[in-house]
Amino acid sequence: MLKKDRYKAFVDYFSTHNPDAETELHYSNPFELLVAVILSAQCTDKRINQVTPALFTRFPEPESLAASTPEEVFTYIRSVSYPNNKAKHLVGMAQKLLAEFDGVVPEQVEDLVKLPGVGRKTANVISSVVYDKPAMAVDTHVFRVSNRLGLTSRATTPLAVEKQLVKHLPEETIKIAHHWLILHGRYICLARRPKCEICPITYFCQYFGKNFGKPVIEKA
DNA sequence: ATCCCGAGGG
DNA sequence: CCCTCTGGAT
Repeated sequence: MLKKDRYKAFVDYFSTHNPDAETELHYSNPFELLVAVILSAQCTDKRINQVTPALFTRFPEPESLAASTPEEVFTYIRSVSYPNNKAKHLVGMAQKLLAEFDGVVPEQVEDLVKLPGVGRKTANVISSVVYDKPAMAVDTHVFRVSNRLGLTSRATTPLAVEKQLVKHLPEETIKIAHHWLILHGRYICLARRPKCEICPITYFCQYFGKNFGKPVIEKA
């Protein structure tokens, strides 16, 4: 199957079956989403959603977070991965947000990555979800699923996957395709044991074609 | 033992 | 490129 046809099959399937895909992180404004995405590194969204209600009540805007300390923030996020690093990042992020961006979550990826705790993946999420830009955030799911499906080939870094996806996807689908790949990776195309037996898109999946798509030899 | 919507530093 | 951070689920 040609890559072009694989992309078409991918967009056709998900635009029909999941036209409203969106993040599972709970938030009510750009600042909260930024905090939630910073916390989400190497952690499940489900766990993030368990700590953010109390966190957002105590720190509803950048001012209160900037005036706090990593030690206090730590007490709210101790159950997520890397709580020490993230507590430090969150306070630093809020301080820089106030000092350099007037407390407003910036729109451009180049500005977002200047904030502590914000790398390219987080910056792309904010740019895409908050500001509706055609940015492709490549996390562990997007990276794995893109390579398995065959949307990317020989992509060994997240940046390479990002560039290939942005190049081949119709621009208006880039934003939602991120969520399609995430959700597919989270619930079906699992890292350790992909659930190919219940996967609805094996008909255009390169991984399935290579591993399970061989013609079955009927026993006599 | 490996993975979860990674980032920072060497 | 590598390493560290380092909680909870499977």
